[in-house]
Amino acid sequence: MTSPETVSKPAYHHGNLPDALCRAAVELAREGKLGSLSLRAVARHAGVSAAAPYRHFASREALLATIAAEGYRMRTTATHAALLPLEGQYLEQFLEAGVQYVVFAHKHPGHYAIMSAPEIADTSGYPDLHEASVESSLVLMQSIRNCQAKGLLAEADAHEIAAAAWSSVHGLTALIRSGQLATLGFDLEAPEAVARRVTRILVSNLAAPA
Amino acid sequence: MTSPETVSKPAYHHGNLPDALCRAAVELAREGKLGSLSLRAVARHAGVSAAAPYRHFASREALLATIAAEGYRMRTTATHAALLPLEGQYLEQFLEAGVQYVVFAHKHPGHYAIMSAPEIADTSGYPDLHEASVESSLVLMQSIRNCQAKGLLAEADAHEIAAAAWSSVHGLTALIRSGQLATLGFDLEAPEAVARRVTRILVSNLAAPA
DNA sequence: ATCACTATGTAAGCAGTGTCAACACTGTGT
DNA sequence: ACACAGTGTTGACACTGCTTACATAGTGAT
Repeated sequence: MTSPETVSKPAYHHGNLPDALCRAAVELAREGKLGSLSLRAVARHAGVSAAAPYRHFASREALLATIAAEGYRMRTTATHAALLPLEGQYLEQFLEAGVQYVVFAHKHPGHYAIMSAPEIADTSGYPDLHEASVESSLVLMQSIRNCQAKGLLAEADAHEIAAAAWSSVHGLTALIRSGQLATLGFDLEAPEAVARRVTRILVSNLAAPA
Repeated sequence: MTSPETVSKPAYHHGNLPDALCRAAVELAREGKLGSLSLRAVARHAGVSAAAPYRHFASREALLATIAAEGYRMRTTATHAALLPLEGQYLEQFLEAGVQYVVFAHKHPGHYAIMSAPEIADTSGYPDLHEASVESSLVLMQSIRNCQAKGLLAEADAHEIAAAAWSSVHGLTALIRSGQLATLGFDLEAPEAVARRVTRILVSNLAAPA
């Protein structure tokens, strides 16, 4: 997946086992089997022997870290792409960044599940993951600064606004994915619409009083 | 813990093994060992044999469900208590309900971890847990309705406001607990102050334009 | 004191996982 | 041709967990 969507160049026996393992792990995670996602299970799912993954990943955690980093980069790319056509409309960009946070989890549930795994929360020890994670959060910060520079957002501490916005979309994503938001009557099959409605409430009210 | 904090009435050999198992599990969860929290590990930690828990809990999931339900009830109680001295100050109550959501996770990290476990998200099959979870969310809904009745909150769909508020505090809690919010420069050892600052941003801006 | 019952221990079997060493195959460079 | 590094397989071992059957000990009622 680092290369194009199509199968990467075949190599040696199997043909890019690392990628195949990543895809297998993502699929298992998508099926909600994160708990039983062992290196053995991944190997089985990829059709190779139990010991094969060890040539490429030191542990299950290392595999997950690789996939999580990939997920962060995918989200960063997707968000940038979604913000591009809104050039100059800073408030709309801010809102869209939030929506994309939620949309990503819906489009890539496997990656989202792995990125949310508690073992992965501590990015120390995985510089690649750490960098991808930090870079991913920069989009939001930049968007907030743009809005403030144009007087489109309240002049509160940018970090507090970022925390509020980040918390909102992060929580919204979690509540949608866990199904808990269904108790409020939302259609979880259309998360983008839900995200748009909810973030609009937050953004419109975060807006400066004109 | 369903009974007072002190040890419940001793019974038979051990002296209320179910409670002892719950406390052991909470402690393990608090230490971040949710992943390796097996019934065996809990039994070991409680000082009983590996098979002993089966008399009281059908599975690890059943044990976690019991503890999660307990956690929801604890949070409901704590929130009600925190809102009591604010009788009549509906907007302050709304804010405080959010703060308490975050505070609970800090005061009871073991329960919070178990309540956040993905296996527990689906409450079907555990009516007790389901009821405790639903009841816990009613505090927020009631608070919103109170505010709207007094014109203290925007007249948007109450469910959307609830979703926004719930998402915010849920996400804020997750980001604090996972340490991710530290990248924004917040002191995660003082989560109540963080919660107060962040929720104030959200609440004050959700307020009707007067 | 006895008896039914509940709570717990002990032991054993089965399954899944991580890890390692020995081995075999494949492509590459000389 | 040939050595070699990279890749994957196989088989074995230790460990941990789940589950069940059976044994044992404490409890309360009669």
